[in-house]
Amino acid sequence: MSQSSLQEQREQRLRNLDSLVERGFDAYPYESRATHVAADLHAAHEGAVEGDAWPDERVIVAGRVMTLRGMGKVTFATLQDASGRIQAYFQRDALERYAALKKVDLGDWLEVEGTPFVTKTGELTVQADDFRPLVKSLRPLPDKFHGLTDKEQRYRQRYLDLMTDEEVRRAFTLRSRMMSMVRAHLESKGFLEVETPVLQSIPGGAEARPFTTHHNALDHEFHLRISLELYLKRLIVGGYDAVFEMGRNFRNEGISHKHNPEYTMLEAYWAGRDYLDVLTLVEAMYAEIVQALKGTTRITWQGHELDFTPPWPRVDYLGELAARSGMDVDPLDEDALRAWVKANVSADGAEEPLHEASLKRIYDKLYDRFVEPHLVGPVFVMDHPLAISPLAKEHRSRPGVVERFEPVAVGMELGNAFSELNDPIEQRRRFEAQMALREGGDDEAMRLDEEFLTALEYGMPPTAGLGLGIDRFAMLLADVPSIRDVILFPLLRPEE
RNA sequence: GGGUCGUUAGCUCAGUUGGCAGAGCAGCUGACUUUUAAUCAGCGGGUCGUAGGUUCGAGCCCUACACGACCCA
Repeated sequence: MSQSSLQEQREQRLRNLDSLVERGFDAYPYESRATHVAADLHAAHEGAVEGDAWPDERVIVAGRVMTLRGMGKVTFATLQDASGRIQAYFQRDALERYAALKKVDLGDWLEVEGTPFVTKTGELTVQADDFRPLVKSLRPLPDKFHGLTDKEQRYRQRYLDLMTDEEVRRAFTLRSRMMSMVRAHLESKGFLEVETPVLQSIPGGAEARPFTTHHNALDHEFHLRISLELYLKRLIVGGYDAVFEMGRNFRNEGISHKHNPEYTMLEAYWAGRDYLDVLTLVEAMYAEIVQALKGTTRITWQGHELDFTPPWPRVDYLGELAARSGMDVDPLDEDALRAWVKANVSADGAEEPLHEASLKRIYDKLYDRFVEPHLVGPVFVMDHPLAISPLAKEHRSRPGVVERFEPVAVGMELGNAFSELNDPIEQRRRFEAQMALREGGDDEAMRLDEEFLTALEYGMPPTAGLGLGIDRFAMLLADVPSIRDVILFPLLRPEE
């Protein structure tokens, strides 16, 4: 009988399962008795050479069968567990149920009991004296050499991607370790991890369009949060002096190599400190984590050399904007700025008359065009215009700008931090200005949050705040070009 | 939103000027007592993304749509 289509291969595997059960194997056992994972076994026999054997050392290993080489009276299998791969060797003359190996398929999990030895090609191998299946795989694995290349399938069926591509597993492991280290770093400085609402009536703390949902029992429309900021500041009002949250934000916007509609943000608020204290913290935390995970603070991302050794260079937002755009007017002089934009930007084929847009939009557009994409960094962009910083405190000595910085690398905003605005009267004015923008058609402008203003009126001590993009940090560490490579299940349109 | 490219067997990919749908892996049968993407011999496996159109004839040409990738906004 011949087999080949997916359905036929599946039927063949079901027959093999039946056959294993007939031979006395449990179809779905309840536990594995493995004594070693692959990596530990390799570590325990480091330096072993061809011909070495440990006939008195009994081990049990378990893993997914990735390759199977039957040679008649002997069979080799490669087992893959979470730690790596280990080879198993089966001899007909040493195994009562050798023939059952015929019913083992690629993708099955196998538990193998035996003794370690080193083959004549130098590979540490477990010589089996017993084995049993832990679970049968009913579907064929992706190509054992090429794996999956179709990115869509890799995202939709990430488990197959993880199963067949060690680099993918490595990237997500790196991400997880980084998140642990971020927590450890902040906790060591006295920060308390907290959780705040995802479902919010007024989504605040950022300029973005939210997702909307509905709560039936309350018959009320809620939004998924676009930032963590306003609730964490309420906790500083409540008396905590250092809090952080690492959590999911949801922004109803397009998808790109650096944007996924749901992504993970770290936000931290530190009472009694200002933005320069936070800047030092960011430098130190980045350097510590990069050093710990990469063994150096100088890493390569997609061919770019990035040196995270503190201190990082700092550039002034307006100074950099003027220098890189060739602007010869004071960018804080609105009339002069608009005239310059009209003469130098709106004219050269732009799709809209930028000089007529809101001041906020003008700065954002100019920054996105002349500055951010050209910064390799890491670098701190310092002291943004007040017009684009509705939650930040005005600079103590420079009118028109705020005490704020953004860490930037390879054209990507890695985070955002400022000395937090804690004057409730001024905060109300800023919100009102944002509401005016909303009424002018800017649906990303912030909404006035009366409850947040009430909290501020009770008094928030001087506080510095930080937001750090966790996904982008992971991209840098894993040296991957797309945010989708550090999000296990990136948002995709459902299949028909 | 715009542009370019892609979608063929379970997986990785070919497919010429429009003329019988191909290979490797995986699968099945057999050989093989230290293999390494094992090897060797043989066998089978297709809604060519979907729907239309042109044509004697479409995987290939045309249109629309779906999904994805990359670039741009």
